[in-house]
Amino acid sequence: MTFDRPLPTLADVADAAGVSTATVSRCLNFPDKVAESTRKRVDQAVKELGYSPNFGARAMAAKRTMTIGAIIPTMENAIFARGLQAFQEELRQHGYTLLVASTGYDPMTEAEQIKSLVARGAEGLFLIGHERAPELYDFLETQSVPALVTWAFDAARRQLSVGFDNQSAMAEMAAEVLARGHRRLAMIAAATQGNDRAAARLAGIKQAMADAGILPETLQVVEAPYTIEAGAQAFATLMKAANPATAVLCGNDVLAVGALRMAHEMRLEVPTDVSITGFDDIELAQVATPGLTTVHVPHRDMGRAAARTLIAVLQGDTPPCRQLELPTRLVIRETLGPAPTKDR
Amino acid sequence: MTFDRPLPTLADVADAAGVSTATVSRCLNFPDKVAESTRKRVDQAVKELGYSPNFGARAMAAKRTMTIGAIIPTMENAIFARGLQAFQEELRQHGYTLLVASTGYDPMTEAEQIKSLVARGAEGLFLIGHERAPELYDFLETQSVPALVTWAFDAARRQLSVGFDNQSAMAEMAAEVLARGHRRLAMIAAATQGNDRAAARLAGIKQAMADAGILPETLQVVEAPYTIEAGAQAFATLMKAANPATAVLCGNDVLAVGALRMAHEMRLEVPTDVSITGFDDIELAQVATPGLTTVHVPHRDMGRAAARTLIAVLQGDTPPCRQLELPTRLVIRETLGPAPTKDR
DNA sequence: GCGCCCTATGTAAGCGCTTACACTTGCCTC
DNA sequence: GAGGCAAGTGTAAGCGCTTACATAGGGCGC
Repeated sequence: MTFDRPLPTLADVADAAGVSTATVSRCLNFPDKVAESTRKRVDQAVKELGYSPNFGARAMAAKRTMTIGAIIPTMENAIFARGLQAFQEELRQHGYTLLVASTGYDPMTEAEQIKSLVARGAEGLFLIGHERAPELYDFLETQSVPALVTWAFDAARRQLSVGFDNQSAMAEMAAEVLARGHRRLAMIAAATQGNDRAAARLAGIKQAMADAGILPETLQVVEAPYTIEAGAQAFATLMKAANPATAVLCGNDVLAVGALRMAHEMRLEVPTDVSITGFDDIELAQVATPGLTTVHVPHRDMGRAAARTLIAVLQGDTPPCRQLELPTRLVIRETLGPAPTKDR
Repeated sequence: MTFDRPLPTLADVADAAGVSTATVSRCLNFPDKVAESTRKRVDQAVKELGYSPNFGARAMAAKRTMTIGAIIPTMENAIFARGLQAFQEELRQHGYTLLVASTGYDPMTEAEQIKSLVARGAEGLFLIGHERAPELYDFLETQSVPALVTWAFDAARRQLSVGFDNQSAMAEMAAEVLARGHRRLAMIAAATQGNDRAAARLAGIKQAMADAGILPETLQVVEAPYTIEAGAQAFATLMKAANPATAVLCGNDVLAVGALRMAHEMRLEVPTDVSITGFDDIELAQVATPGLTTVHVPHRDMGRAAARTLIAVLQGDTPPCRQLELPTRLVIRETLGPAPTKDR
């Protein structure tokens, strides 16, 4: 097809413009350090040759890539999208570029992606949750690549972090559910293995139950991947139990929407027959019918703050703080109601 | 914090292992070309130093990056996620890495991202839709980076492409709507400016109307960004018209779900009072209540086929075909019904 | 026992860029 | 008119890697 003629290089441009490579380089990076007339000739040559600088070479020579990497579990749903978008916008304003990779919730893949992004010159990393092999943190340390953990908060960790407390957020929701008279609770959780957010949310419910004097062991838990379909199946399973729960708390909105759909299919009225809650407050939650009661997470704020913190660290400034905890808040919509009277 | 001691390089590893850099390089790239004993020593040194090869340097020396770039309008909704996921999985199996960038539907940003990905060594590009400045195609040609266009199909273009015919898909949907007696149609479209898919879908409706002997000019069109909220607002606007449409065809499922929500808020029964249709058949469509009638797009197949085609081109094989058109199909769920009798 | 070939390794030349440093002008100051 | 300075440009040394080519042993056939 197209011939593999070599791409134009800085040197080609320099020749064409009749200047040295240094001058061309300066034209590209510090235009005001070059005389107007020279700059014009160079720009002209660049255009004619269709020159585009080679990023790898540039990074190698300048030892800067202006690149940040983000590694998220999945792009298939909107959970991480909003926060990431905000993160990216903020980075961009500071001249940084974002590289995104996804792991499919698989720790091995995550490890690979981390190495890959670092090798690609990511100067900092945006990660979801704390839980990962210590070797990975060591690796990042030896490479001196700062990593910032989001979507979680744990003052006990020394990691740079901008997030929220999954456990207390979920505990708050559970308390609200309990306050409405529910006594038999169930949870549809993401796989808690290797996912500290999911584990923390589960712990939050148990904590609230204990605080209310209910045996945490009575919580029925089903683990499901983060898809609508899986949420639906999990809900069906829960409802088939001998003594089904009157309130089903879901690990996130995607699962909750699946549960909601299945309730509809099973001709269960929500919240009359059963209450359902979510977590995240993504757009989906507002759109569901009936409107989904959920935990609002300030995704945009989180993304923006994460970017600012990371940039501050990279520039050697002391960041405003190494660990920032953002507040979540309950959003009570229609899927949460009082426990059915017969169950009170 | 961490000291900025320089990262270990190939040479450091070579010193530590008491071999030459060439040997270390071979160890990393062609392990079987190296004696077992040497390999062990090198692996050891690699581990001890926490060495990780510099991607830029490697790319520059080897002139291969094994990287493909994808540029999509947005990550904020699931529209592109599924196809992209499939694309990535397929790439991965062939040893390629995917770099993703998003444009926010802005042509300028897209141009930047294209250049940025090429500069980063993308050997091929995955693009959405045909419409973009010819200079960009020229640029890619001079850089000899093959670009593959998806989410659209137009045999008249010479671009490498794996997609579907937006116009006839939407025409088919419109015909289905018309067959149910609807005569006053409306469309909620994405901004058609710079978005050939949106424009083609609009054209499809008009074509179907013309074919049915209805003046295409009677189609009421509102353009809206691709968000649920915007879809809701657009729907409200349409319903406030003097003689509102009995069927509202939406440019995609996200808009349709917004319309559906607004219908609910306005106490309009769907499909009794008004029919609503979407496009894409993302998970959201199945979950909406009532179930959304939409056009199913084979996203996964598209992503996978796109990857295979692009890889074939990169390897110099003739691809199975330069242009592959995938079939779409109508999915009739509950939001499409007969026109209200008084309107027949 | 000589020559040949094969395998394992080393040597060194780039890949395309940035940047410290050196150099040349032209202008200003005294 | 000499000295100093600033602005614009060139020279050349890397950055960390791959790889063509050179080299050194060892095993084998005859």
